Amino acid sequence: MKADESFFERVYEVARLVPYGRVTSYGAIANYLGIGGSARMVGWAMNKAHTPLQNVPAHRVVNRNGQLTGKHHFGGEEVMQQLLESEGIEVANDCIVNFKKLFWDPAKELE
DNA sequence: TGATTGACCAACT
DNA sequence: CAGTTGGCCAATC
Repeated sequence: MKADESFFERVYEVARLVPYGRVTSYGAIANYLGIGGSARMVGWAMNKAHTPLQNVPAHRVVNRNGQLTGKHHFGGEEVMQQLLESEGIEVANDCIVNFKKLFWDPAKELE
């Protein structure tokens, strides 16, 4: 409840709440924050999130298609996939397998 | 200081 | 069915 909390702070927090072996989408986070249209901002926030080595598991955040759109920003295209596979998430062709089952919606899970 | 971009999504044509 | 446009907020040029 602090006005100091920027849009990013909330995004980081939600991203950290993503359980192990689970993934979410930019739109889901944006929707949870109450701004369905600002999904772009979520991705942009992630861009700033990985720079200062934040504790934000951005590799668990993918687009609505389950595709690793931001893999390039991890510093390596294989890095993001490795991280996901390391958590038991199957990734094929830069897309998360069973994404529909692994999908974690904060608006529903956290209510 | 104004215009543009940015790891997106959904609707409309 | 596929392509285009609009929308959201903030940061960078």
